Amino acid sequence: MSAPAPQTDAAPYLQGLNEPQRQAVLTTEGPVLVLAGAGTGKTAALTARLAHLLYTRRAYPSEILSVTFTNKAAKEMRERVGRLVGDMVEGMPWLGTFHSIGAKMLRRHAELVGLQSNFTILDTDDQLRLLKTLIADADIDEKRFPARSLAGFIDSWKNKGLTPAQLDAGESELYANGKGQQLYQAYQDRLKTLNACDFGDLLLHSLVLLREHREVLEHYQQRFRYIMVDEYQDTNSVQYLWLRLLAQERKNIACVGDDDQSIYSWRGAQVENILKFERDFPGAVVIRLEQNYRSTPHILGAASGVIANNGGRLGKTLWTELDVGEKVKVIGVWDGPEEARRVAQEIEACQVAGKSLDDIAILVRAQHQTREFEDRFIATGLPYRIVGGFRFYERAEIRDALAYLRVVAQPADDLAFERIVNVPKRGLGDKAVAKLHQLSRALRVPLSEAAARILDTDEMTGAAKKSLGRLVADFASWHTKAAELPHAELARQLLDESGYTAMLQADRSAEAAGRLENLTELVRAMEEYDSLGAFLEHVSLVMENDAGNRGAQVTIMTIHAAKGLEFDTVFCAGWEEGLFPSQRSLDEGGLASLEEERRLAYVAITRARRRAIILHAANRRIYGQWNSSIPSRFVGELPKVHIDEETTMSGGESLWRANWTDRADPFADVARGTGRGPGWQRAAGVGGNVDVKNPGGAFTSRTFTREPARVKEATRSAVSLGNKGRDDLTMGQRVFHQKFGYGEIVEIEGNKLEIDFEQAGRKRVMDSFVVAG
DNA sequence: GCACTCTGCTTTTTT
DNA sequence: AGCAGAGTGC
Repeated sequence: MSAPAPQTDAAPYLQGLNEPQRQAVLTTEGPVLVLAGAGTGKTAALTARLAHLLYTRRAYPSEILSVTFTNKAAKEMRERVGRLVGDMVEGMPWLGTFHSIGAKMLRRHAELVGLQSNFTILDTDDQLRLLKTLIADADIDEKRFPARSLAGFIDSWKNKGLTPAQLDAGESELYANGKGQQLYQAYQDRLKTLNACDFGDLLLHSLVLLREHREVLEHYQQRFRYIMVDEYQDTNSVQYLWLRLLAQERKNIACVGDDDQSIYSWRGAQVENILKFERDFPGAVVIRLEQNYRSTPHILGAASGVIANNGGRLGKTLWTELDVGEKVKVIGVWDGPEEARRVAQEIEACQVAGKSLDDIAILVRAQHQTREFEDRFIATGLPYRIVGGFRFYERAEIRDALAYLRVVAQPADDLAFERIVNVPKRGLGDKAVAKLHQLSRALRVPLSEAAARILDTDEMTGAAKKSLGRLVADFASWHTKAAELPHAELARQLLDESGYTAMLQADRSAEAAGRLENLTELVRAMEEYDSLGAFLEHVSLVMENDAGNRGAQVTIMTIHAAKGLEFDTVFCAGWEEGLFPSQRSLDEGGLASLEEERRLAYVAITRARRRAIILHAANRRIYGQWNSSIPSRFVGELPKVHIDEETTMSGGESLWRANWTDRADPFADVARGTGRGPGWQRAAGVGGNVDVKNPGGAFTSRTFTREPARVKEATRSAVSLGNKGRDDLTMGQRVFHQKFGYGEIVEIEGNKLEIDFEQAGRKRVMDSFVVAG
């Protein structure tokens, strides 16, 4: 790098920054909190700040800790800083996600937390398999207390920074009548013998490491002259505690966040961390970025109108100098497929107008919504990419190949060994594996070693023994080769010698060819990494789908995945009650969740630069069943001056928004109920003469009168409405069921019935399966 | 030990 | 509607 410019004012990285942004860059010493609204050039300020620290030689690249929330953000920051300071960015080992930085720290000090530095990072799949065995060992009914929920609890404990010993009875009570703590402890013990970590451990162990080893803490406190944190509103407790420890000495910490974009509280994120900042770091300089460079006034106005319905905001006033632009379009359609058709049609119009598909995104609340668009786009040949869907590294063949490599890299990785011991089929089924487990436990050695030892005994015989002998010999050979061969070459040979390639070649099914290609792609990807260990780390932490992007494509993704991104044109699909806001979220988290959903709506709209199009459908198929729904309350919260409404179902004026206007208690309708019949008609029934398209397809003109009670009833979620309960059944009624015979209805819950059968006893059945008896 | 069938469950969001 | 896991038969 050349000599620093004497005049920082003229520095290239300050060009084009506004006054608050400059302040954020130049206030290097002491704690700084940057409240940055959507599209206010937060990343520009952050990268310029980083460049400034380097350029003015306040710190070496290795002395700056710069944490982001997602891999995408880390990558972008690295690229942008690279553009400003050149190769210097290469020397920034501490720029990354919380998890990757945690992993890096842990590998250096693994022994201090009871691990070896080549520990494995487990994915959710491994984690669940492990938990299942522990649950079975503890004689707990996995049906009643699913491994998934235990995994969820453990994750939340780790997010709170709680070790098993720190867990109080209340937390422990959450799972299997208080067995939570015991299982959490057993799980952690097991992970240590496996020399493995889960995602939460990367953070929790890092925190424990700093807490319990003064010399390590001091080392890092000295090292990190400057700390920068992106998306601060999404940090959870462990991350917060970890940062606070590290920053305590020098106090040069700059956090950038936006309380209105906090959308990860379900993962333990605490917006309150923003509020705590000034308390923890007295004298912190607070800088507000409020000039929006991204969106037109209409888009900004629409988003602001929605978010204004949230309470307890820090409050920012976004403004823009951009031209007014188009109003936000709100389109009501009949059903899901029509929504997809309509979006495709609009996109084609964009193409005709000469816009690139890369500038267009479709944002959805839940992953399953992507399907509808995918179907449509395949049919019309519109190029698209789905972000976050099936990930490359989650495909079975990739996971198998990785499991082989994991065992080679880390023989104690029992989970990996178990995964591939009989893939391809080697005649080593449950019985053989059970024997290995038994020996492994008795000798306290990993499965791979137990396998080697069992060959000296008569425990196994015949074909199984021979087959296992072959596998053990193979692993020994691969282990030797690992030291000699480039790891990509090792992988190539391993896949051949293990018979994995042959297995796929013999497979005549349609997918087999694709799987072989995926493996080739995997091996190719390995070449980009320095070592097998580095590659495996990348796979565990980054897990991105980097399958080649050929040509321009429309992006389809969840709103969560879209945070931090921007597009010229954004379609916000599925704005219906029950779907968005998500009924499940509301049921679980009440008002706090509703506000988080609203922040999601805000994030969605503010992704758009020029055009935002919001859609809602009157009918949608969920779990294969048709459900009717009403527009999201968020549609009603869009200020009218900023939107143009259109519906393919009736004339002009929105029929639905009236439902949301005069509601005093925004939460009144959250409770579930047993909605009956298509809610659409009633939702439309706010008075006046409207056209309603019946399921039959014909338009009929019907007259409605305003009737508050019925409107209220109609404002239930799509999900509960769709369960069109039968109204010919009553409590105590005698009914007949094909399988269970005659019985009496003892409970009715929507379309579910509880029936006391004469022969079969009490059963819960769907109402569609009974007839009046 | 393996392949096939059936059941019951799922769907929020991600490192 | 689709899928995983359990259950059944060879």
